[in-house]
Amino acid sequence: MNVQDRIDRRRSARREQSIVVDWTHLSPVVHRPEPIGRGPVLEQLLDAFEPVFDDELPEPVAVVGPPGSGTSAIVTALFDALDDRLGESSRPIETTTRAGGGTRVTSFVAVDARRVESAFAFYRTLLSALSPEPVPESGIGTGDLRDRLRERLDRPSRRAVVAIDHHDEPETLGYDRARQLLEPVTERVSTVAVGQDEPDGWTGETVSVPAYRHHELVDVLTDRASTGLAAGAVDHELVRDLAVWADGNAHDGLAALFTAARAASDAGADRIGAEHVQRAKASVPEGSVNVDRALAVSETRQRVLLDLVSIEARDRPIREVAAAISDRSELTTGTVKRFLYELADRGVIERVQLPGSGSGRRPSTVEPRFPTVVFQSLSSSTDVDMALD
DNA sequence: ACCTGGTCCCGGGCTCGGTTTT
DNA sequence: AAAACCGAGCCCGGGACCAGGT
Repeated sequence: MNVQDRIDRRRSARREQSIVVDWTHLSPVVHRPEPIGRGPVLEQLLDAFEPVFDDELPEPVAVVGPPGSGTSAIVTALFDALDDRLGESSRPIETTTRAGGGTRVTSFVAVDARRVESAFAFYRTLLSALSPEPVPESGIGTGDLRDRLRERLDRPSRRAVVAIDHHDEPETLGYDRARQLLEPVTERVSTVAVGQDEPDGWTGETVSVPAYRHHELVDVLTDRASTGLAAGAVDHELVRDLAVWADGNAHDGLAALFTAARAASDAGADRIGAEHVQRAKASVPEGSVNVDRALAVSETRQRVLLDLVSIEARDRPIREVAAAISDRSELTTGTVKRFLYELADRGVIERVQLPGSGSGRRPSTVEPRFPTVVFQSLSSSTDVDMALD
């Protein structure tokens, strides 16, 4: 965002007497182009990628870190910057006729395995990152896309480093699967596995991202608050409190900060108070998963999740919950039921066993495992009046 | 044995590029 | 050049069937 935009935001926030200048700066799913306090990890990654500066492919690398440690944030920031320097965009128009094969290009593509699950989607994502022309979204075969990708990379001067982000979450594109899909272009592509753990049987190099220490997380939250909130809208002590509570998990910390801002803003308060922070903590479940995992599911499923948080689902068996949700939507009870089971498999919601009721198998209910208020605010299927500007 | 929860899978419809026919 | 058609992936509906409890 440029300076003009920042000034405009301030002015409109002031006019509307809002304590929030820009929600995106508070969002846990938006990454900073310059990660805070991650210098050492960036250096380690640059070491691992060193060969690209000699136009060689690096060896595969695994980047691992606990939830909320910012592995995705670091990799996306680094990949954006590297692609900017070494990718196609920085080079003059390629002169294919020139002797020597033209300039060498190394593209850096981070694939979000949460959103790219099928072979088709995988090839499509790579192709649209590697080629300037638009790639069809449907109406074309997977094999066709794979052939196009091979053609695209079938020149000695072209190579790509592909990160598979979130490869080790349930129902996402696994690292081995991605390697398998890349077999036709294996000479031109190196891969980076980004997740909480290394892929099974990993023998390559690993870069570990430690959880944030308390004072580092304070810096992260303060940085976001300083650009996202109006001046003096939050006390430093409250930010410290949040950082300690989040215990090194930047996602949880940001989700709570976002929710506290939402609560204060909805209440028309002129600053975030302790009571808002209190409520915010309560709306981030224990052992919460990243809200982006809920935001990555299809729109109809997101609507089911929104209904789930707005009905009273506690202690009611799945059958009843599904019926209640299908009453509010176009979907049949059977479909909602299936969705709920699938979402539980993905880890977005959690199944909790209920006491048995007479005969039959013991029922269970489902509870959200994501920060509900953040999800409600950011979901694409949210009603307009709830959505953010 | 019987009941209900939970899993799995497939047919059909939808959208949308690409291809053939008019 | 336009229209009709085809086939791709993806999503929803729904039913068959398996698992675990009384």
